[in-house]
Amino acid sequence: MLKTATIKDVARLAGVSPTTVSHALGGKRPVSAATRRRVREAADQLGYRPHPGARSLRGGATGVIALCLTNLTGGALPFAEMEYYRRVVTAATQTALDEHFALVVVPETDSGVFWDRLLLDGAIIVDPVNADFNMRTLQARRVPCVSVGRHPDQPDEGYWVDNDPAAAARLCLDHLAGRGANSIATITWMTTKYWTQESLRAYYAWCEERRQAPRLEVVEQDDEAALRAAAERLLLTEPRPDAVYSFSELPALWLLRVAAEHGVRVPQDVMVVGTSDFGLGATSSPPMTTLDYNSDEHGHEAARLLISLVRGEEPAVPRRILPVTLIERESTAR
Amino acid sequence: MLKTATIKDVARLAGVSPTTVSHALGGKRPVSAATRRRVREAADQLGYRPHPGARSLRGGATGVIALCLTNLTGGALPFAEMEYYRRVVTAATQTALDEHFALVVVPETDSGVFWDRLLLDGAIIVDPVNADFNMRTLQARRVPCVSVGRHPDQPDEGYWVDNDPAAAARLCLDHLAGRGANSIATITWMTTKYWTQESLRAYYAWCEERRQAPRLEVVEQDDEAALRAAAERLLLTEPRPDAVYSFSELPALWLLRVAAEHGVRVPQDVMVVGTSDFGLGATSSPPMTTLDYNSDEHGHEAARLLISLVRGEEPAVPRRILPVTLIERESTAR
DNA sequence: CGTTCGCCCCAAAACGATTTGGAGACGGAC
DNA sequence: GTCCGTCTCCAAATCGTTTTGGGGCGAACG
Repeated sequence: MLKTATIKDVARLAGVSPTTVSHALGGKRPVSAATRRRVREAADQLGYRPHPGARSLRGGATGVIALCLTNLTGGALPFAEMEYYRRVVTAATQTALDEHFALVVVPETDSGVFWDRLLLDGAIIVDPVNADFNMRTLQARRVPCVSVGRHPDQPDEGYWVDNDPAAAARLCLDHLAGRGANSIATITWMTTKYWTQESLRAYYAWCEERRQAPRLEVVEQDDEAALRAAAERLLLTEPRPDAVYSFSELPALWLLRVAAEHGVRVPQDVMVVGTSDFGLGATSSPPMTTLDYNSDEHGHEAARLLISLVRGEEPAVPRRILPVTLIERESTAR
Repeated sequence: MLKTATIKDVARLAGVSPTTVSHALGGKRPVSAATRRRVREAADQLGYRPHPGARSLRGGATGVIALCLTNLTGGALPFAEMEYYRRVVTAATQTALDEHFALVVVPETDSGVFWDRLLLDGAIIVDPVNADFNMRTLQARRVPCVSVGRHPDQPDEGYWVDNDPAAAARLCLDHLAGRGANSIATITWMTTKYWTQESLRAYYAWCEERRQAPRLEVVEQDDEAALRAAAERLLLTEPRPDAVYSFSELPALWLLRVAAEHGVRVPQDVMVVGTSDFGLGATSSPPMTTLDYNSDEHGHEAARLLISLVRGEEPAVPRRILPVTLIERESTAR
């Protein structure tokens, strides 16, 4: 690290005191126009930047928030979900910038070194399922925390932004039933995520209400072969369901592919609804009706919520459920 | 931000001076075992963490490096390349941690706010093509910089880690020629990346040497339709090449799919070599010979190089070319 | 002419750590 | 008894900023 210009250097060059430099640049107290101009010029000339450490030392806040992406480096990340994270990050970054905060992404989890070294005003935890360590560490340090997705073990605590899986399931199932479906199956890969668990619960409850026999097809692994096999089991075993609701998008895309290969007509023989991390439903053939998570909104809202916490406001809505929307396309256009 | 315990609080509780606390915890000067124990206990009890800002103010270094991922939030990112970035990030993070550095990912580019607020010892710029602004800003601030991939405009300056596209192209082309290929085509989407440009140059040079007619198929867009169309043009238009070298992986996977659909046999009728961002070659059908970038190594080496710069060492190899390896599979097993 | 009021600006005190030059106590050698 | 080393520990300076309480000075007011 080479020596960089300090406020004193600027003060000397502009012929004023450091105090005046601070006020001229920060604007907390009035400074005459002429002086301000001299200070600005001196600062520009020297390439002066206030040292963030010194600033935070005195002032407290740093204007930096972290977004903790546990799954970025965990090998276990289903590739299919990457796009979801990318959208959340993009949206949160944008909102943070609009509010004059800088957002950094923290990839690793099991090492406290990040929280020891970083000067943070707050943190967003994406998918707290796997991030217990970070949640606990940050809370112990009194760093304001917001999560995207609630923690399955304490769904009614803390600050978070999430969808309502049960409402989402009902939206899809009612849509299919409204189009004449009588035997609706589901397909998913099993996870410990709140979303999957609750979707499943809602599906079973819905089936019970409607006195339909539930049928669940499970994708064992995150690879093409397993996806294809599950789709084939579902479409080629009698009795075939007349509609499928997939908890995630990729299995639904494979349903379409396998259906096309075997002459099963969509939507005539079977209707398909997928949930959309990707936004690939629009370009599939046939175009697929999808449930849009509004993952952008998750990023935006999480950032807004966190920033209000950082500013010391007690947010009116600590736990926020965002709506999902059904985008109707050909795969259910009966 | 709530009030957090400072070194003075620890000193008071342990009944020693702040100096002794610093030495007991930092170990720069000897402290008696009994005192050290008392200090440690007091620190634990209060949950004391040295304030990073204060520390950097006096000491200089912060132990934090940034990895700048311009493309993370840019909508223009071909989805196919995400896995490449994920690997680089994962590897760099790991190496940084091994060297007791914390690595954060900086998503956005056009806002200097990041470099004003973050306390950094150095930065890794991934794909400097689109990140001119960051490179310039960081260099102006004398922050050590290393890039993954050289800058196309100044390939012989600065510190970087990269592949040698020409050597990679020759490796693939010679491999195909050695298996009996006489007319080798290439397929790619056009980018301004050094990799694409140089691969193309090397391909034409190789064709000239061997007195073969070059054939280049361009994928216009990053969507399924364009990929399929390009593959169909290449495989179904006479004369059909007897081998294809794809500069990236996705077009090669589509070649395999389209070939299967139209009864073109791989490798008998046409051999295929892809370059691997994904690692999907192993599970394609047939399994595909791929050129492995060793993107993990890029992350590791970039982090190592940067850390040695941060430590003030003048690295022996400022610009490092990493080897690529050819993973031979069925698609060229003639 | 003396007083009060604004306007600019500055000195000094934080903020929380690290580092440097000693101070004090103690033991051993002469 | 004096001198010297060694072992512990501490006081004070320092890093670069922000913030607070005034100080100086000219103008307006009585």
